[in-house]
Amino acid sequence: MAATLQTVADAVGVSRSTVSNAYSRPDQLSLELRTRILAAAEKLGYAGPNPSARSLRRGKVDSIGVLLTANLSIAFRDPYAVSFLRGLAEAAEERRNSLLLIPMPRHDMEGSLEAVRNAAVDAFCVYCVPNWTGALELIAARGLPVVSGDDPQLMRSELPPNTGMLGFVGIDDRAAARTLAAHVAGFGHRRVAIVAHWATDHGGTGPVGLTPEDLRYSVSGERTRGYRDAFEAAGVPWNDILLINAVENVRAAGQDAAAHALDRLDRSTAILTTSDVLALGVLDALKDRGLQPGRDVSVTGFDDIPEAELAGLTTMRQPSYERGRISGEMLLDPPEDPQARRRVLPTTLVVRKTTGPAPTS
Amino acid sequence: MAATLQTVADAVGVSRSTVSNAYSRPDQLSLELRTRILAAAEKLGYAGPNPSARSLRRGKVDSIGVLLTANLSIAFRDPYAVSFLRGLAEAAEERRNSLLLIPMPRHDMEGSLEAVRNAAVDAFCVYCVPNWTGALELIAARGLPVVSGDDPQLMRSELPPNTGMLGFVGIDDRAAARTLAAHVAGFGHRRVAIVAHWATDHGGTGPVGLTPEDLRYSVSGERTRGYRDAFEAAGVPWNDILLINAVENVRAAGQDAAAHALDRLDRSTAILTTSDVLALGVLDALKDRGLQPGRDVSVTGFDDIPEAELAGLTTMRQPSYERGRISGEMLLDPPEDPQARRRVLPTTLVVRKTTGPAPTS
DNA sequence: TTGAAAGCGATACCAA
DNA sequence: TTGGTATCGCTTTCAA
Repeated sequence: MAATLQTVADAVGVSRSTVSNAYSRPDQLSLELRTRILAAAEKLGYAGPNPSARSLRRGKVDSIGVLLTANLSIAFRDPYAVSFLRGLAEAAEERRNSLLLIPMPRHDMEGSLEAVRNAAVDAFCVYCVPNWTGALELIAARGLPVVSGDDPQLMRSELPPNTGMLGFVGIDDRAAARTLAAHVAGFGHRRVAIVAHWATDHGGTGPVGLTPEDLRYSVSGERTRGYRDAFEAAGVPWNDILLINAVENVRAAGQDAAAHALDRLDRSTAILTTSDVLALGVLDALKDRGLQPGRDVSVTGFDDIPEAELAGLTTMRQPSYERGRISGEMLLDPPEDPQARRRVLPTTLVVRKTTGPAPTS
Repeated sequence: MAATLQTVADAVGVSRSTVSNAYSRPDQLSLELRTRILAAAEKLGYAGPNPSARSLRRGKVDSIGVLLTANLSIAFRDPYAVSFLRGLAEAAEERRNSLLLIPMPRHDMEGSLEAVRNAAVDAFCVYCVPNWTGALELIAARGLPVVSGDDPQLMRSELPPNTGMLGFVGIDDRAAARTLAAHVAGFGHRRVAIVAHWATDHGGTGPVGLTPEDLRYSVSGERTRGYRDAFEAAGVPWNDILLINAVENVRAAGQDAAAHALDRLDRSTAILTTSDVLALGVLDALKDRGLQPGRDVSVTGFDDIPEAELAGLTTMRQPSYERGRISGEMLLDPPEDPQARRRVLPTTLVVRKTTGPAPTS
C-alpha cells in the first residue's frame, strides 16, 4: 500500500540511492532530476523516507527524550516544570530537534523502564524523577548522553563523572535550603514542620518518622537536609521537627499535609516545604483556619514560581528556564571539557510576607 | 561497540529470535532460559532492542506527534495550551504512549515540514498551527491519523471527513465569538477594535486593512468573523471596525496592539481579542494610560485561563484539558463511526468586570 | 520451546 | 552525477 523509495525509483527509472539523495542530499544530483523524482513521489503518494528506517540507518533520531516527573499531567501543572521545559524546547528547536516526553508513572516502574528502553532518541534529560537509578543505568547501557539535576553526588563530584556521557545541570539544593531555613530559624521558631514530596512510597500524606537520609526522592532529601542543618545550628534538634510526607507535588497535597501540622495542640509555628506548589497548598490550609501567614504561622516554598509573588510567599528562587535551556545545549553540543558538564546554577533567597517572628504564645 | 541482539544470542548460544522473544514475548520461552538471556545481556551491556529497528520492523512506534503552535517556547507560555497538553499527555500515558513535540517555527516552513516528515510517530495532533495545510497534506500522505481543532470546514462538515483518518476536536469558534461580541455590542459600543494574532505574515503588530476572510490563521479568522457578525447585526459595519494584527500570541503583543486602538483621537471604546493572553496585554496597556477597564474601555479575551479570573476579564470559556484528552483518545482508539470523529465541544460566556456600557463622551 | 530465513525501508561507501 | 552493494538491528512466520 504505502509507497516506498523503491516504488519511486522504479517509476522514475533510477536507483534507490538516487531517490534517497533527492531527499537527504539535494546537492548530490541535478536539479532537473531531483524535481522529476519529487514530482513522481508526489504522484505516487510517497511522503518521504520512513523515519524509523532512516534513523536506524543513520544511527541518529534528532530528538531528545525527557523523563519528567512521575507523571506528565502533574508536571504540566507545575509552573516551574513548564518553564524548565520551555527552555529545553527552545534549545532543541534551534537545533531542529524534537522533544519526546516520556511518562514515568511511579506505580509502574516496569512500564516506565520499558518506555525508556523503547524511546527513539539521541539523548536524555532527566528532571525530577524519583528513584531514577534504574532509568539512569538503562540509559547508560544504551550509551546515550544524559543530563540530570537530581543527583547530589554528581553535583558535588570534583572530578568528571565516570560515565563520559553524564552531565549535571542544577543547583546546590542543600545549601540553598540551608539559607532559607536559616532565615526562618532567625525568627526564633522552634516548633517546625517540613512538608516534603515523595518522601516515601508507602502510605499517604502525613507525618513520617524518617531522617533526611531516608527520603526516596533525592531532591526532597537534599532540601530536607539543608533545613535540618540550619535548625540544628539554631539549637532545634531533628527530633523536634515534624516531617510530613506529601504524596504528590500538587497544591492539594500541601493543603492536606499542613493539616497535620496545624490541627494539634502544639501547632507548628513554621512550615517549610520542598516546593512553591506545596507551599501554596499550605497557605490554603492556613486560610481555611483563619490563620495569618507570617504572623501566626511562617511558611516557605521553593522555586519562586510566578504565583509565589502573588501570594507574597517567602521562597528560594532557582532558575527554571535557564536550567532547561542549558540542559538542552549541553545535550546537543556536549562540551569537551568534563568540568563544563557540571553546571551548578545560582539561587536567591526571596523574602516576602509569609515569614516572620515566631508567635510568643 | 554497542552490543546487539546477535551478540547476546552468540554469548548464550541461542538464536536471535529467542533473544528477541525474551524481550518482546516472555511467554514464548522458558523462564530459565529467559533469565539466562537477560543476565547475559546485562553483562554484555545490551540495553534491549534498538527502538528504531524495532519500530521499523513492527511498523509502530507508540508515540503521538504534537504540532503545537508556531513555536514551542511560546506555546509553553500560554496556560491554555499547557492545559490542553496536559489532557493529551494523560490520554497518551494511559495507553503507554509518548508525546513527540514538534516545533513548527513559522519563519521556517521548510524545516517544519521536514520535521513532520521525519517524525517517528503513529498519529498526529495538530493544535493551533497557522497555515497548516502543508503539514496536513504531508500527514495524509504518510497515511497517519490526525486530529485537529483548527479547521472550520471540518467542524461544519455534516458528512464524515473524506480522509478516513481525519478527526475534529474543538469548538465552534465563530458562534462562540458571535455570542461574546453580542454581549459587548449590547452595551452600545460603536468604536470597536479587534486584536487578532497571526492575522497576517507581513509586517508587525499594527492595524491591517483586511477582512476576516483574509486572515492567515483560521482560528483568528473564525473568531473575527463571529465578532463581525454580531456588530453588523447591531448596526456597526465592518468598515468601522479597527482590525489590529498581533505578531504573536503573547502578552506583550497584546499590549503593543492596544496602543493603536488607544492612542488616537477617536479612541476605541471596546477592544476584542482572539485570546486571553492578548487581552491581558491589552489590560496592561490600559493601566499604563490610567484607563479603567469596563468603564473607559471594554476588553474581552477568549479561552478563560486562570489568570483571566484574577484579572476580572470577560471572556469565552472553552474546555482545554478535555479537548486535549479527547483528542488523545480519538487518536489512540479511532472510533468506527465517522460521526464520532467530529467532536464540537461547548463554550460558555463568562461575564466579569472588563466589559460595560460605552462611555457617553 | 527453539531456530532458520526473509524482509522492514533506508543510507553510505565506493566505483563507474 | 549516478548506481550497486552491503548493511543498520530487529521481528515474524514457519518448520523442526
